[in-house]
Amino acid sequence: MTRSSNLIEVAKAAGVSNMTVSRVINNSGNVSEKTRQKVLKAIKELNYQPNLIARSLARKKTNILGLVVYTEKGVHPAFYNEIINGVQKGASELGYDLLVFANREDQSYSDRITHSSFVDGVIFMGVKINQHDIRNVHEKGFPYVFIGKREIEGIQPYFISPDYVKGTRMATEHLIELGHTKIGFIGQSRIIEPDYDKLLGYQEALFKHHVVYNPQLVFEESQTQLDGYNAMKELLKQKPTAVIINNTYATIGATTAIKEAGLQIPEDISVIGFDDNQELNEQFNDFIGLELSTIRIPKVELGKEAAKMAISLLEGNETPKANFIDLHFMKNSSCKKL
Amino acid sequence: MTRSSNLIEVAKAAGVSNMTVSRVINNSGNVSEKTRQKVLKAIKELNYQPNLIARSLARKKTNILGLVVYTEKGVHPAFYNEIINGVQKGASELGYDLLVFANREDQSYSDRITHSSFVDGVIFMGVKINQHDIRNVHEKGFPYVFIGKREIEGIQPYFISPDYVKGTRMATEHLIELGHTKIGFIGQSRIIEPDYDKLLGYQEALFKHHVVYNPQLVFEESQTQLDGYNAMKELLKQKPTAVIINNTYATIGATTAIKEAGLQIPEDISVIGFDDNQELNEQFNDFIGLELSTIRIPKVELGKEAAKMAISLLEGNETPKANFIDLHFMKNSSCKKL
DNA sequence: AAATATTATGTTAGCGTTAACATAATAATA
DNA sequence: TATTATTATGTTAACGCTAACATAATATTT
Repeated sequence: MTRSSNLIEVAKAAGVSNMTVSRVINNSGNVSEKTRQKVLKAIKELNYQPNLIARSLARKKTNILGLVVYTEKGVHPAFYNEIINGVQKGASELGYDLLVFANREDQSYSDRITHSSFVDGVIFMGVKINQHDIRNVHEKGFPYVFIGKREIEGIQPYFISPDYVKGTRMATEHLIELGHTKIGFIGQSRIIEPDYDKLLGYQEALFKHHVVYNPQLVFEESQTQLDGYNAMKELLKQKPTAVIINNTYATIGATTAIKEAGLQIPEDISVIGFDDNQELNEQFNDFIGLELSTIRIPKVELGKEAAKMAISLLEGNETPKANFIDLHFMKNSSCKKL
Repeated sequence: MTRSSNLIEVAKAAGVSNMTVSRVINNSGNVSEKTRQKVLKAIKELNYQPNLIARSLARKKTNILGLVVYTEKGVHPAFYNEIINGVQKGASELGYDLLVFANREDQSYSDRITHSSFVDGVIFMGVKINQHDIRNVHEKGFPYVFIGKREIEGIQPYFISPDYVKGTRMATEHLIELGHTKIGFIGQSRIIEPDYDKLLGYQEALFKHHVVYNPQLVFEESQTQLDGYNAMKELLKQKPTAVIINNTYATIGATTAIKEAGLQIPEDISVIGFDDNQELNEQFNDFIGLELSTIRIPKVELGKEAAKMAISLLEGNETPKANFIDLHFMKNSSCKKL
């Protein structure tokens, strides 16, 4: 492999000292325009690029942000991918690279992260976050941020989270404003925080508009097409005029059940889903020839904000502990006025 | 943040020289058992972990493998994710970490990769690989490996690829052995290499068994449910007894068309798909109550092998230029003897 | 013009590790 | 026991960069 030149060679070629070159490549300190040009010329001629490893060692800072993704079944990879995309962008805008630790089930990363000196700070994402990791970074005072709101064993992390409560509340209110009162909800959960929050938003909206909460319209957590299908079949017995479904797969199943029952969307029943899997959502819309109204999580923005938050933290700036991101309600063609 | 100790502090604590500590942590050279224990004790007491940045600078080697994923629509993220998982594992087994560059559309990575000194070698994956990147690493003699077979502008890369030709040939032969001769093929493409190869395998099997190739049974590239649905509707006019579909989404669409036509799988028609998206596949199987026979790409193995290949290359070992991975035919319940 | 401020450049040491060589201690051989 | 091989340890100088300080060259003020 062709060896790349170093800063000292550039300095020699330009007839200046190493520090002058350093100042030029870092745009720091004062360098006269004349010398700057000389140095830039030498850099170009030698095809020089700074050695990031050496720089990191000298600065005691890598400008690399770590992102740990605890993958699991059920939550679609695409969901994470978009967020990762956003984190990447946010980090990049602030001059950071991203090192993603993922795809290793149930593994602990924090020792490597806090010790290896490869990352300046870390973002944790995923449902099954390794407890040891949290405790470890926390005790070491290593800068970390959560994506997803939580509180673990008394530790209050810096976190950023989609505002599921508000998002679902707004969607439900939309249905209520259209005249619906018999609104089904598929996806209750006492374990999964986002699903829990969604139900909460649903309930808040009902309460605010004096619609009586009817537990018979609410169905257990659903992750798969089959779950959604079965839940919807049961729900239809209650003759709801609208339904909110917590998950793309379940929405597909539920929609199938609606079709099988000979009902039309939105004529006979209004449907609102969540776009946790946008690709699948689009595919599905395309297939059934309908634009489902969805509650959209701005995943890229979420990731960006997470990166900014983590970097603010690791750079020692004052950083708010909690950060909620608004969801967007996509008012498409699957809801109708009663 | 709590500062972590360094090698010299460990050396002092153990009453030995820095090199002795270095030898202990690297398991290299000769160290007497007595001193080794002393050093290990000091390491434990000081909670020491080597600084990887410093080590990389000294060794001029990071033991980090780069993986560039050129993402795009159409190919499901989950597909890549499993491969990444495999690369991670393979790298890990050989003492390497993985730095994934991805999620930045149409971006060129190679300058950063070849210059930053952060990675020792790189794997490229994805359909729309950046031409400049290839040329760049190639000209610099930087070690690189492709996932997916190709030849770009006269450059013959080291590559690893699923053997789509063989896999599809075997699946087709299976159908022929079951007595099928009117076998449809959905997913022809002259652009996408894997799809091209799949058709080739299909044709080879027909040829080998003296079944006449009928272009009317072959349909254009299909990526979406709708594509698969439409293609299948057309294909059914030819009354095929079996069909091979190149893609999970298309398979779902095609299956829907079969059902709508009032046909049963496998009684009326045998179906073989590809499991490029295993999660969706499972969900779908679950939903239609059928275990689709699929041609499975061993993605984790593929990734592992890619890592081994790249590392072998960058360590200067003799490495074969091409490496084909066998596909697995999952003989489930969607094929029937004629 | 002298004194001071400002800008431009240079020098040196150190970041934490390992490579390369040097030396000391022990074991094996003559 | 002296000589040689082997094993165990140490010393020093990189790796390529930047921080911190020092100095030189200008520009600005009095």
